[in-house]
Amino acid sequence: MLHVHDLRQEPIQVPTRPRAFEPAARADQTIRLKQDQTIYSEGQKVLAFYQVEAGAIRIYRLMPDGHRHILSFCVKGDWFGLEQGDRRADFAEAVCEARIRPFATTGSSTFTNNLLNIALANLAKAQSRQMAMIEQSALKRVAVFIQEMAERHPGESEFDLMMCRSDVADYLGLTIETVARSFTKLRERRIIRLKGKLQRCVQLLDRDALAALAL
Amino acid sequence: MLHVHDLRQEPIQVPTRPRAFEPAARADQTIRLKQDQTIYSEGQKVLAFYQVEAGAIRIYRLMPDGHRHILSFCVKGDWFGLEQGDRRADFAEAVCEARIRPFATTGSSTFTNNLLNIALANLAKAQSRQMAMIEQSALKRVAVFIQEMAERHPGESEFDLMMCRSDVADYLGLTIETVARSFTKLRERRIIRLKGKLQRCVQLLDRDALAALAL
DNA sequence: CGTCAAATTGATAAGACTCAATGGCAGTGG
DNA sequence: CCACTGCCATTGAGTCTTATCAATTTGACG
Repeated sequence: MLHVHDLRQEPIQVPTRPRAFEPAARADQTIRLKQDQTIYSEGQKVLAFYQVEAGAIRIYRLMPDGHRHILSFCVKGDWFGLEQGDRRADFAEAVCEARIRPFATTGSSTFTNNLLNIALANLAKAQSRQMAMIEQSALKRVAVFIQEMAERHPGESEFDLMMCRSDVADYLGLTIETVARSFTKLRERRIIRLKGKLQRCVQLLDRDALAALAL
Repeated sequence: MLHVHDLRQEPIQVPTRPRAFEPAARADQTIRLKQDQTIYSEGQKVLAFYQVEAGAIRIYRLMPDGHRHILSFCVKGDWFGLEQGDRRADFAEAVCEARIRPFATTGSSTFTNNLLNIALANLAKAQSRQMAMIEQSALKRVAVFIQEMAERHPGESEFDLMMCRSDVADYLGLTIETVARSFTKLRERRIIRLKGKLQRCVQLLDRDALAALAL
């Protein structure tokens, strides 16, 4: 089965004329971010959209009751900040130290065409996540999540999640405890191994078993 | 623990793969659809995208285990069928008798800007749904769903859902039984009243209480 | 050593799923 | 006209998963 997630790992293809970004993409315009630094907040005016160069970004919303829900994690190559309307509907923060490159929202029509592709890619991603969220099983959600993250490190059997359990929980719609328990189950089944003082480094031991869990 | 995610009494219209017509060159001409008629299927080439003129359309995907998940319901004024790539990633079917208008995807560049807006609108909708799906409570999901449907009939306190419980269940990631129980709770609390032989007509009795449930 | 933060583990209860049965309505055929 | 059947929605009983509340572990740092 083809996974729509596939389009996330590669820098989202902007098939026609990548040069169109040239005007906004001057060298040295890269922005460096510290951990938890805010890029924009809900309600702010939309000034630009961004591509991640390094690190990870979390896009989230706050619900009326104060609950935080993370809509997506963006890593190297991912685009974010392209919104409908001229006001931010969500927050963007650095998960860890990160670098991003801003692009102006105004542009030529060929530019608009590229924006369309980015928007469609984001839409596809959102729909895929919708599918994953529907899955009731916590273990399955976590399995899907790990796969999703693993796809961003092709060829490597070991990678750093970068985000804390709380981030994962808010992303998957679970509690911290349930996330931890799911990780433990995967470890007990020898599907993954966790490393590092905060257990955020994942080593894949049995990709097939993981894929089977994720369905 | 074996999670053989059951093929939930796979609803009705499975084996039916009615002829998908080729909208082809004859764009901008209204198409009339019968109930459950297929507009396009997964894997087909993208020939057009559509705007709903009347009735309702369900957009869904089939998971490897045969489980159906409905990504969205589209009613009058909604756009659908705008995808990334040139192949369909999902299915589109008429929920009931419906009318849609096709548009060629090879539009001029003046069109592109509008396409972007449509894509962004769909993206925003998908993200909103992601938020709603995270909500654990079945009652809350159903409340959000009814609100969502009510918003499409502004000024009216009564409207027809058009889709069956099975559709609602696949949309909300619940079982038919849980959907029915939630409807019953809303009825018992005098928040809605259900009408019609199939109880698919909703009358809003207490909008505030509904909004409170939906958070 | 004490403190802190993050993650893990444990016990309990609430909520949703599963299986099973019921009721209402429409169409069909004797 | 009435029994029969199928479809859809609803309800009931039992089981299982996860949220909740609480306690414990681990490593880092002063």
